Amino acid sequence: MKPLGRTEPVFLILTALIDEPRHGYGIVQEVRRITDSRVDLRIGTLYGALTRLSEDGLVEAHRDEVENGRLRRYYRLTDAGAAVLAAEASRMAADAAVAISRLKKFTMPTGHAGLDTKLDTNGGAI
Amino acid sequence: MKPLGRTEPVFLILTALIDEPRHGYGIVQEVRRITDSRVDLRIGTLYGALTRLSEDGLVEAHRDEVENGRLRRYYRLTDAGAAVLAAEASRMAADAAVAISRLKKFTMPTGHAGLDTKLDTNGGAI
DNA sequence: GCTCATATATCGCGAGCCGATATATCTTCT
DNA sequence: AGAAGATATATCGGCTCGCGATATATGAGC
Repeated sequence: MKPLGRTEPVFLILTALIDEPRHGYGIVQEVRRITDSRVDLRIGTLYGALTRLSEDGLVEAHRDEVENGRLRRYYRLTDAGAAVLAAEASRMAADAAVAISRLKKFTMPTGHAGLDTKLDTNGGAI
Repeated sequence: MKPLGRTEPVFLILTALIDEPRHGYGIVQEVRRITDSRVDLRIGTLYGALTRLSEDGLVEAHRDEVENGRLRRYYRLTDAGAAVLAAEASRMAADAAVAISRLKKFTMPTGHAGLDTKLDTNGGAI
């Protein structure tokens, strides 16, 4: 199983495809939604990533639709893609947990007031 | 505040420096320890990252020691570095939480047994 | 008619990870 | 004594990848 590039855009593209197949622009919108408008996926990033993910078998072209003259190419997450994403999510959660735990332990007591507002472990879970 | 490259190596370097100043090789060892030997930081990655992080003011050269003819250059995390790391950790935790939540909701029920073993939210928190 | 949202796709620059390489000391095993 | 491995620093070049720029086309709203 190829380890995946470890970058946020790719991670969020796979995450957006968990529940159902989506077309390119639909992925952009879903990523914006699940990140609470924090991440605006760049169009150049998206299609480059989709090409690579398809080659690696993590996503696959599902179907093409033509709606009012506009082409819609749907992509779906493969089982391999879901497995890689799960491993990646686990890794990220572990890394974040270590950093947050250490920050609380060593940085907070010495007077970095206000920093704790950023330590929101739960995030915008959907 | 510069957003930071969003890559795991840089994130772990900053994390390793939270508790106390460390020299290059000490960072490699600490990263190996806090990731439970999962991440073996590459030497080329390390020094390139330290140069960039110094230029951005997220870490700074603390002191140079000579121990048995071997030079040790210590780096420490700056307040700016701690702030950036906290923001980054928060972002990662949020992303991971969304992915894990969605994977549980949509992927697990349809028969991807065994996948849940990877969904360890707590990770190796230290 | 103009602008904005929707929808796809490609090219090139810059940033960054990492393998390879170079150099030097100390300890451990044969 | 010699080899190997851990400790310790640093640089260079290739490859990957994010993203800004660019191109193209339809429908809605002003």
